[in-house]
Amino acid sequence: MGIKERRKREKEHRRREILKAAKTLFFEQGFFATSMNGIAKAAELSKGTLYLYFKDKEELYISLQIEGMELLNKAFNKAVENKTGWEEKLRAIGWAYYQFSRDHQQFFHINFQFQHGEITRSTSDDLFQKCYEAVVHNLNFLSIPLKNGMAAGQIRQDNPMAVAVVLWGSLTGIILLHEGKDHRKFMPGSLNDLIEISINLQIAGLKTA
Amino acid sequence: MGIKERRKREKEHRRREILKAAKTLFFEQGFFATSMNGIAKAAELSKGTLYLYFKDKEELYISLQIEGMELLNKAFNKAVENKTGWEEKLRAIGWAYYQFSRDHQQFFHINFQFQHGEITRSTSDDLFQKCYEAVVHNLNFLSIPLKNGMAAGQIRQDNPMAVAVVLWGSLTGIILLHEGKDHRKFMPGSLNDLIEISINLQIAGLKTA
DNA sequence: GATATATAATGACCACTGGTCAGTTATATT
DNA sequence: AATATAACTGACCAGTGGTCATTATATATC
Repeated sequence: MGIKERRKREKEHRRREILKAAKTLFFEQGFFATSMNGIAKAAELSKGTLYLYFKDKEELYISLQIEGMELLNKAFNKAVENKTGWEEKLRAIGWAYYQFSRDHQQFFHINFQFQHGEITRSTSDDLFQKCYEAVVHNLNFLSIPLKNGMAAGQIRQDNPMAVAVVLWGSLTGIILLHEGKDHRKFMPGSLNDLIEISINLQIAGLKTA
Repeated sequence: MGIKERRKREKEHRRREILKAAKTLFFEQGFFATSMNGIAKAAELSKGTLYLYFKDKEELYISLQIEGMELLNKAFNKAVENKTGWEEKLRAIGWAYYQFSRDHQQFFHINFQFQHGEITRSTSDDLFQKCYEAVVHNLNFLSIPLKNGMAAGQIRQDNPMAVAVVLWGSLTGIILLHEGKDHRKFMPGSLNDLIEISINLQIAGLKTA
């Protein structure tokens, strides 16, 4: 049945178009300042139609999370190319995460809001699962050099995933706190310096703690 | 003029009553789920009156920040009592911060939202300034043992405030990410373990990095 | 081609939001 | 008692996310 397939394709196409319009607005204005009316207008559809393709505003927003995590995954992979040894790899991943937060601030933000559960109150279980796995995939990637370091007896820790979460959370927190409103920025110094201090501290700590 | 003074007292009293009602609702439901109508009803006042005492919803919310930071400051002071040496003090402060985030989750959250600038778009400059100073006060407290460690040549870093911000941001990030919605919590293991790993890593790092 | 069926899209409508302001009420001064 | 000042009210506004009976469009059957 070619017709059914074509219809399915068309439906998928519409879905992507809505998501594209939503992405533009969400990225320009953030989650709360973006309205469903606005998205409908941008997608040249009526508001009701949006709800035929997405359960609600949150689901529309969180659907972008997967794209973001795929981007980050690519960045991670690229970062460890030509890098040897767990320490070099770890440093590269840390800086790649920082770079990701600058180049794709909105995706970085969506991920935080997802992980933090701010915007996940109504998300359906299967979308949640997909997004969850996308994050865990990146955490796993981060835990590989940690495992290597432990296997080599150079890292005195026994739970690579927990350590990965600690590193990830630490950088995330520093970046977030440094994001304060532009003209009265909260934290002193450049974010670059803070990230450098943090990475140095934590890697030095891994070797001796 | 006793009358003017009495009026001033009464006005201050009303202000505090409104803030009390707002605090109850904000703590129960969070910032977004709390409505000005609800606060007005809880304070047994009309909605319009709220706006005679507070510029808007954000200002009402952020006004709670100062109380939170004072609480944290007390907790910090208590934590370092009977503690000697920069390392012991640093550890105590770290755990006190963690404990604060558990005992006063809502205050912890307000502080994050303030520092992050989510809820500060319209806050007046002088309220912002007060809240800002309240945070900096705690960051300064955190930087004291760091200075001591540096003066003693045991910490190989030269910017105590930057390091304080790194430690503060790291714990904040880990705590936030672990807060995900209850029934499908995001991160593995207990938060306690993660905090322990983080504190150990960073203190070990301070000694060698 | 005409008719019936299934699918897709609409936009008026709902209860609600944060915020405003002309008008009312209470208090203080003369 | 009359005036002036300060405090408070709630109907009102433009906007929100979300719903659903209705309408339009494309497909299947005769």
